[in-house]
Amino acid sequence: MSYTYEYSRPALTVDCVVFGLDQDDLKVLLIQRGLEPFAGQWALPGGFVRIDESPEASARRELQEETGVRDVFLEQLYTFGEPSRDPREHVISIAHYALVNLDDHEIRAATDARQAGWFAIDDVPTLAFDHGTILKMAHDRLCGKVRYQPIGFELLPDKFALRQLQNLYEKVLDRQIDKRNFRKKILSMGILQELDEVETDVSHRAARLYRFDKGKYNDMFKNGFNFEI
Amino acid sequence: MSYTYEYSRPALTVDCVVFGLDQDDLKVLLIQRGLEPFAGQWALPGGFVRIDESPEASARRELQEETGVRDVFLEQLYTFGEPSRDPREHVISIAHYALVNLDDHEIRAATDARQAGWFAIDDVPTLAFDHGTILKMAHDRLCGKVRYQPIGFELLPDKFALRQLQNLYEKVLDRQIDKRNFRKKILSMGILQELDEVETDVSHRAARLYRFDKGKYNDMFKNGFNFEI
DNA sequence: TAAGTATAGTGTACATGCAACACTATGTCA
DNA sequence: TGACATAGTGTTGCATGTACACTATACTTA
Repeated sequence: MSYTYEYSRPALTVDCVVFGLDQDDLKVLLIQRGLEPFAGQWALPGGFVRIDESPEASARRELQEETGVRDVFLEQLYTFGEPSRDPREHVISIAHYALVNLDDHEIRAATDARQAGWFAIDDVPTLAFDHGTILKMAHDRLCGKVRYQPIGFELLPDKFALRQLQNLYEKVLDRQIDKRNFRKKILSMGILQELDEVETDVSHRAARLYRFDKGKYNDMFKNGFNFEI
Repeated sequence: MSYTYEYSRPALTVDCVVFGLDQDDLKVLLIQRGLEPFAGQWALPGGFVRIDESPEASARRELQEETGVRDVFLEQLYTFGEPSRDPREHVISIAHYALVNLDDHEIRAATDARQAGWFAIDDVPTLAFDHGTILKMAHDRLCGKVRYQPIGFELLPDKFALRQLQNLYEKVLDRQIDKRNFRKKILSMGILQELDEVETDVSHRAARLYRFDKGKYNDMFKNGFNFEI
C-alpha cells in the first residue's frame, strides 16, 4: 500500500514530555531508541500521527504503546518543524507534555523491548534529535503554569499531605518556600478538601491528608483568581 | 510531478491571526476565500507548508503573499488537527499570531484578487473552517501575554504618546484603566525612552512622545520582573 | 516509661504594591 | 481672550506578600 500526493508533504509526529514526582526529584520519562537514527540514545516517547487521528489522540496512543502510561493530564506544548531537526527528511513534531503521579502509573518498556525509564530533570542524558530543546521548553512551561493553574495536583496521589504539595512546588520551581506562608496561601484559596485521615506508616507525627476539590476550583475559575505561590 | 509515501500523511498548513490597532478598535486581518470549500467566506490568511520550510517561515511567506504584510512580530500559537476540521481531508494547521501597527503596514489583496480587510475584533463575520476557534484562542493569548511581556509595543508606531499606549491596553484587555496609575506603573518600569518631541497636528495640548527602549528591557528581563498592568 | 527525635502545625509585624480618587497646565480654535 | 479638549500630576487606604521561631504530637528506643 502506498499514498501519492501532488505536492511533497513533511512527515508529522508527536512527542511527549512526561513529568513525574517522587520524594526526591522532578523526573521525566525517556525511552531508549531501538532504530536509527540515534539508535541506542535516549529520547522522548513519540511517533507518527496517523491519518484521521487528532494530535492529542496520537500523543496518548504513542505514550501508551511505548511506556504503558495512560489516562493522564496531557496538553499540547509547541510544534517543532525546523527542516534540519531530523536527518532523514523534514519531520514536523507536535510536542506535548503530560503530568503523572509515580504511584499510580507503573511504566513498562514497549513491546519492541526498548527501555523506558525515569530521569531526574537535572540529570538527563544527551537526547536524540532536538528533544533537549523540547524538554527545556516543557520544563519552562510547567514552571509557568503551576503558578496560575492548579495542574500540579496531577503529579500527586489523590490524597496528600500539605508537605507533599509544598515539596512539589519546591521541586518544580526549584526554590525553597516558607512553610507557614505556603499553608496560609494554599488553604486560603479554598480549593483543598480537608479529610478525616492522616498519614500512616510514618515514624513521627502523622500529617493530615487533603484532596484537591475540583468543584470549588471550577467555581472560582469563572471569576478568575491568583494562584501565584 | 507527484510524491509517494508508504503511509498516508495529513496535509499541513499554517494560519495567521494578525492583530492591528487603530484609534477605535483592536482589529484582525481577514481574507475572503476564492476557492472551495467555503468560497466567498472570510478566513484567516494561511496556506500549505512547503517541504524544507519551517512553520514560521511558511507563515511569514503566506502572510506576505496573501496580504502584503511582512517583517512583523509573529509567534506560534497552537496546532489544530481535529480530523473533521477540513471537509476535504485531514488537514493539520499550525496557527500563528502576529502584531502589526496599522500605519506602517498597508495591506493589499493577494494577486489572485481575493479581498483582504481589517475587522474590529468584536465585529468579525462567521469564519471558514475552525478559524473562529483559532481567532478566539489568539485573542486570549494576546490578553494574557501583554500582561507579562511588552509585546504590545508592536501594535504602536515607533514613537507614541502614553495615551496611545494606555488605549492599547484598554482595547486589548477590554477594560478601563486609571490614567495616573497607568502612567506611574509604566514609567516606573523604566522601559520607555522619553523623547524631546511632542505630537503634531492635534487641536489641543500636544502629548510628549516616547519610544520603547529594547536595550533596557533586555537588561531587566534577565532578572525577571512584573509587567502586570 | 521516660527521654529523644522527627515532623506537624501555628501567628505576627513589616514592607510592598495596587486601587481609588480630582485638580491644574497647556495648547488650539472661534 | 475665553472656551475647549486633552496632558499631566500625588496621596491615602487597603490588600497582599514576606520574614521569621516556637509548641504539639506521634513514634522510637534505652
